[in-house]
Amino acid sequence: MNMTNPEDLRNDADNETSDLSKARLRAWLQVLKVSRKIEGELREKMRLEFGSTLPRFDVMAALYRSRDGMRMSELSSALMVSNGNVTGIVDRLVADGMIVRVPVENDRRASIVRLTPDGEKDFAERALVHEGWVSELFSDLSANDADALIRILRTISHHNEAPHD
Amino acid sequence: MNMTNPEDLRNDADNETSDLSKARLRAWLQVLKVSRKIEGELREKMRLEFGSTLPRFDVMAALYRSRDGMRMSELSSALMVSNGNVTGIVDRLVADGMIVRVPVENDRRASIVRLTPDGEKDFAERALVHEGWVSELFSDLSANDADALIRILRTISHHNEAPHD
DNA sequence: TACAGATATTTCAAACTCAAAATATTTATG
DNA sequence: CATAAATATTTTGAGTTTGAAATATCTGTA
Repeated sequence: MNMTNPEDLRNDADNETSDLSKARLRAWLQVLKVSRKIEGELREKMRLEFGSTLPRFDVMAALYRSRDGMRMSELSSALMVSNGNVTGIVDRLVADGMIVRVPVENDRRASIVRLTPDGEKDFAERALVHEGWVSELFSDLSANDADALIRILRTISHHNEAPHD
Repeated sequence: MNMTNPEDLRNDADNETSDLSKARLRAWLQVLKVSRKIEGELREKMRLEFGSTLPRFDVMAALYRSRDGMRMSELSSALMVSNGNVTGIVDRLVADGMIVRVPVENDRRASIVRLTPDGEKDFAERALVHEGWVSELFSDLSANDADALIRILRTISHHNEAPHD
């Protein structure tokens, strides 16, 4: 545990917790609240406007950024979900013709997943609409606050960092 | 859509999106990333240390704050999840002896859910440990940044506000 | 080459989640 | 009072999610 803050250094053999600890807990609960609220709004819009879901969109977004495709394990670590989870979502996207599985040369355990032309076209359109939704949901967020928010959240996500950001 | 920011007022008959819009999208993706990461960490700790889950903890936390109990509909709106979802979690917590359903006087449609003495005891212990986990995961977050984070996130969650915060 | 361990993915069971439909009950209106 | 509308909750079906086990394949070492 990082003990750089004076609040954390006092004697606490009892169960009392510090003000700082409580402030951090409040901050986490607020992150959770915003995250759930925005996710809920986006999920509903995806369903009504696109007849699709958030997990499908997330997978396609990752593949759109990596035009050469990604392995299943790359996908699951990029999205921070389990391997088994990605399998199911990919299965359904393949059935929908949005993506394809391509065997990997020299490694028959792995396969690479990539967008089909249809998938690319669909995603490109939807990504613009999606960005508009987010911008509207965040319309009270100024450029300065957006930067501050990103900076603060990065300090958190860099703590106990997995390989890279 | 809130059109108070100059960036949003320019002509954009084409699909180009503003820098501010992109900054907000980045901010949202960072919120999502931190939220997933912290949730994953907490879920694992809950499982290993408590043999329990995050949704169960959330329900018990809500009930701990409302000692007189809550209706199912109050629970689902407090946790921002669907009614049907709460039913399943409550069923399992009842089976575990952590909570009970109490009929509501004069309204046989509704029932009130409240912690049992065992549930209260269990939650009280776990809440302290949980706060410690969060504080450690957020240990790079200063008091100032915690306050800034809460303030910024509140401006977002107040946008298109449901009844209260 | 044989084979132990590592790696990539899928399968599996249980839990979570949603939205819509179904059920039960209460309230309001004629 | 009758009953339509509203409310509270559960049920249902599909999809998502996890963690563990199973499967298939690859790699390094003897």
